[in-house]
Amino acid sequence: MPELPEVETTARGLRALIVGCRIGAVGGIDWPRMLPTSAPDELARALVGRTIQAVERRGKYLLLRLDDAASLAVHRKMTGNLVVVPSVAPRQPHTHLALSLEDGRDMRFVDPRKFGRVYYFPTPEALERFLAERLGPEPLGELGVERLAELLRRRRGRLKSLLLNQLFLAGIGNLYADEILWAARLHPERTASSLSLAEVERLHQAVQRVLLEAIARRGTSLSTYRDASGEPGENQAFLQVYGRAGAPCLRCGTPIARKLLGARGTWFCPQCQRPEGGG
DNA sequence: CCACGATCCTGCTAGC
DNA sequence: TGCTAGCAGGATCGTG
Repeated sequence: MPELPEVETTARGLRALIVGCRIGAVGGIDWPRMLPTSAPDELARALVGRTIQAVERRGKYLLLRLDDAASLAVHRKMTGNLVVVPSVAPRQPHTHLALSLEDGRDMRFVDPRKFGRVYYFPTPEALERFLAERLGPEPLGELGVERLAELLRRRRGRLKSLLLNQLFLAGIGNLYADEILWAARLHPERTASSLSLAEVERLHQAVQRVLLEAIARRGTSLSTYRDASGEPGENQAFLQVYGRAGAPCLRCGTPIARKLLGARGTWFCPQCQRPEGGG
């Protein structure tokens, strides 16, 4: 599942590969539902002849800025990948969009599960409005300990549910939420507003460290995630709790527990991550 | 404000 | 071996 580190890795890869390139043709659209803001032929008309000026990331959205101030926002959801390949390469299964660049390469959107979406926005304002309605602050951006403490203070929900809420922090998904909470030694069901200042500091540090280390390892490839060049990440070998039910906690040896929280698989150490009042 | 369940999809796996 | 049922989950929406 592409979360912030995977989207960031892809954005960096795409930046090196396609900034400055001009789109010569748009094809391969076999699933119009992935284009919530445009009809396939409208999208093709809007994109052909445009040059890609910048590649950015906001939360889990990958942003392509075009030379006419329009933009594309791509959300890969569970299984979507954006890859750059020679235009003559055979189209792999589940390819739903191909932007043919004039230099003989394609940027293709491949998504077996068909959850991913590609949004077209004609103006920067339309893009900004869309993002502002959905995303809170960047966890690796302006977020300081004081600001995090203030945000947590008014929330009475469970800590993990809050980390998954993109309006609270942008970019954290199920895998990194569990990794962050383990690193911070905080139980996923802790009431957000109950954290002490010391605990907020641990959480803040864990958010930064877990995400930055995952980016340094080019993301986590559990099954389908690949970067812009089609390469898997390295972080899956370094997961501390996610998917490790029954295996010993790497800090204290206690078997890792798994439970469902809001219909999401949740892994944690019942010893290191004590519930409410446990410290 | 918060919880819960349904929805969208298909590859994979467990179980028979 | 071959089939099938069920699981996985990000975002959104409706209900309590």
